[in-house]
Amino acid sequence: MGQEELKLVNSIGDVDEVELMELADLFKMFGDSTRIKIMYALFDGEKNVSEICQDLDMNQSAISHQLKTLKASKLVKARRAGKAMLYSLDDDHVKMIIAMGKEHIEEEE
Amino acid sequence: MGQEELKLVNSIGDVDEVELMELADLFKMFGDSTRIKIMYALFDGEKNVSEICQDLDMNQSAISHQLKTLKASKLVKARRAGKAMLYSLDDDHVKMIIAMGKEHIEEEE
DNA sequence: TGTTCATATGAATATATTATCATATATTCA
DNA sequence: TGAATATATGATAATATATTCATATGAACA
Repeated sequence: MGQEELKLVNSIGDVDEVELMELADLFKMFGDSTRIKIMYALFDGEKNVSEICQDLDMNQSAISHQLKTLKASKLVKARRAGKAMLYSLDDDHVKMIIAMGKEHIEEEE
Repeated sequence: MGQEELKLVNSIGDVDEVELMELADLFKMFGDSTRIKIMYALFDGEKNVSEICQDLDMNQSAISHQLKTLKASKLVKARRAGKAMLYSLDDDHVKMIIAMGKEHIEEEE
């Protein structure tokens, strides 16, 4: 384990009920395949809504609704560029959290 | 970032649709407050079902149902000790994943 | 200005998930 | 063996969540 990782693990310390609820709410964002696909689609950088729709082959309204929840959770951010809205990841930990999950899955025999 | 962390982030590379679905299923486990409380209750080591029920102040059936899903996801494991079943965390990444989420939450202003 | 393109949003439907209740199973011990 | 204790499980009810459809909003440009 890297030092930063050790620090993180040790920092879990005390977590109150409210914080555990907040954590659950956060992880809920990663717990939906549409949302996690959106985040993955943004790994390489910002994309507009239409591009995300194409990537996931899903209808625009569904994507917009999910982008809204992701934004509320501060996992993506948006900026306007003319008619389009450009979305990008808004958190350094998004990739880490997904990587952690991937490690877990790959560990299984 | 520690070296291990960098390695993890870089290892995300290509993830296919199936893998993203598996990831979503995994994070779903963390996305429920009952389940995340159970995992947190097991941070210090194994506990039997009754102890977990007391910790969370929830009825035994609900806890057993959730323990079952956590076990299916290989996040907890169980062993019998007489009449009791002792549950414990079954993954080194559980604490890391929760720590990552905690970092995200604490980062918000 | 008004038409077109891109995105957002509200309401309704469809679906998934969780907790509860009743009961079954497994273990211990008298 | 049979009573007591601990846990698991199936079915149901309660609730939450995601997607769709219709439409609204906002920007660009002729």
